Amino acid sequence: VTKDPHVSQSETYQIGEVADRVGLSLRTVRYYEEVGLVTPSDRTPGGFRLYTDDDIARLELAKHLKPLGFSLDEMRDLLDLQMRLRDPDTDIADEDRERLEEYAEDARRRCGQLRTQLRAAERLARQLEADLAGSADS
Amino acid sequence: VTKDPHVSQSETYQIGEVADRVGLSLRTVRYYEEVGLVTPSDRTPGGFRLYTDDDIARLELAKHLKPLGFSLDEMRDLLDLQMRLRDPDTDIADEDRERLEEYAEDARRRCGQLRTQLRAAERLARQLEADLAGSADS
DNA sequence: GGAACGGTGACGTTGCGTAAGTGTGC
DNA sequence: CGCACACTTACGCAACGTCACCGTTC
Repeated sequence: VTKDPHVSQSETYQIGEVADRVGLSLRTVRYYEEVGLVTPSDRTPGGFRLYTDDDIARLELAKHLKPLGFSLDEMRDLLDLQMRLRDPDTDIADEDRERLEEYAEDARRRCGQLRTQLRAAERLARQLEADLAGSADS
Repeated sequence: VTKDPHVSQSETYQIGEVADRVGLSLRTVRYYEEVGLVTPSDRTPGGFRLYTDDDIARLELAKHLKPLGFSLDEMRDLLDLQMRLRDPDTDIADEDRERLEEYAEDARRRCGQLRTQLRAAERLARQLEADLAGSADS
């Protein structure tokens, strides 16, 4: 079982460039590895983390899931499940599939809540500006 | 300077009812007092916190500002400034007014970011559901 | 070889959750 | 006087920020 030919070992990136591109701090990216959320695929002989495009994609997914209020543990679970679902070689257990569907439903719910909060916040911001405009000394 | 007649001392509420109505935990409401964000206007002789409608309004403002990612210190500052702006008796210093305008602008910015994050999260949620639907075993 | 970049501790901070034991309101 | 409700104190936790000090890359 050698490397698949279509999985050509694409470029890898060091943590600095990765953090910049994804928009996370170095600390956060390292912490995500510590908790097993995103593990770099490789290291240099000297110990520098090397991230593939897939690793970066996973970081971006994590970044976009965060506003929904999932814990890092939940996100690790969710992303692992999703990877297994997408991989055509492993067929996913019914139990796993079920849990993934719960996550999807949960994500939906949280999107709705976030949307509600956003509307409230926007009203508040407008109100604040209105107060400022209304109390303008001539 | 006695009590204004139109500021009739309206009803007060204990922390339990307040927390329920606003949708915050007891711990959170107490913590907000600890950091000076929302201080109950009164106490019973025995030490029970008593909140007025204004106190509750302030709690609700805090709750709606939180999703924008302000720190509790910032929110305290912001809400204090807004109170001084609305109070017709005190006229606000130029410096304070300026800071309040910065907060308003900041709030706007954060609303925009939150909106962007929400859209990304919604795309992600739909993608997740699409993956699930796409891998349905017949 | 030296400037930019990265590594691993380790401690600090924010915003609460969660008891534990005691007092208050009615 | 009992029972829900509240109070303080304290420790715990997640998700990082922030040094400090040392190694790596090119």
